[in-house]
Amino acid sequence: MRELIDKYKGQGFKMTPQRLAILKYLEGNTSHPTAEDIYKDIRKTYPTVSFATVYNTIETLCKRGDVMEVTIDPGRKHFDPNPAPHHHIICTSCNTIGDVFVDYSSALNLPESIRREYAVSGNHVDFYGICKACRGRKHDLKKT
Amino acid sequence: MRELIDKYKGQGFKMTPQRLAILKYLEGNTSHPTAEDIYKDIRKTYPTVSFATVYNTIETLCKRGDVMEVTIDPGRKHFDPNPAPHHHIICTSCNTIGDVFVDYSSALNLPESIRREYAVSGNHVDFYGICKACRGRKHDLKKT
DNA sequence: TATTATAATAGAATCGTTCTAAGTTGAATG
DNA sequence: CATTCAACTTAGAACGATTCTATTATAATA
Repeated sequence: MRELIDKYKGQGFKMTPQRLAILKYLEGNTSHPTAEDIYKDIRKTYPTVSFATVYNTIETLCKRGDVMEVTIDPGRKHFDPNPAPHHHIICTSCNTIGDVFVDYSSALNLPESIRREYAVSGNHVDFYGICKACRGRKHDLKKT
Repeated sequence: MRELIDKYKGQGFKMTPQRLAILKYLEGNTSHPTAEDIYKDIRKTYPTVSFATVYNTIETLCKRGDVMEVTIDPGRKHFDPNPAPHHHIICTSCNTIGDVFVDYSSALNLPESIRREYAVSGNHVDFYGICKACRGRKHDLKKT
């Protein structure tokens, strides 16, 4: 807790109870939550919290580089509190998202034609598969 | 034109003028248009076309496997009429999307820990960079 | 502890997308 | 050809995620 508070102390980040709750929820969280996931959790402690607070706080954290937006789900944004570059694997049955910590930069050679057109700055890989839990299930159980 | 009509003849795909216009717009199109891009173009010929028709037709084409949904832009869906597996490169300045026709499957080795958890079925790489046109510009010109 | 810039809140607004209900039409059939 | 009807088109309503607005509250600071 103290570490979290210290991390954000100073330079115009006003620490409020709501923000602290969001930071605590996100710290070490590998579930790639949506704004709604965060909202629902914070509401347990702060029943009057608004979506605006969740979105505003996420936006601030994204600008600080502490949270990354994950564009995988066509329906809504997911957020990843791990700012270290990494990749994702999505279960095509239940839609849960896992992390892949491998640097593929040297493996992802681009053809000359592309390198002529673009000054390439980064890459991100999405893997698709079926997770263990889903393989052990008869019917798909999409996470809503 | 004839080829297009023949391609879709039979098995319950009713060819309408609007659908033909959408198919013509999409054929060989590498611009990764949004529903709105398609709508605006079709409206030039069919001013009363509705978004529902665009979305319905895209959905039908996606189900047939002739069009792929591209989940790169957090704000809206883009569509790719090239169903062959390939990757994308996004200009972080103007947001335009290019194609990368390289099969990286053998280069994208997953760690044992992931392979234990997932039956992996596919992958997709997003590259990021600045396109030539944007490098020749002083200020960013985001495509809206 | 007074000040003030920043944040929280409720609710309205917006945007992309999906749904609905009614009217229309392509194409299969006689 | 004319008939039939499932499939399509349409306008507009509905929806869900996100953003905005106006007001009130509060953390940080001096």
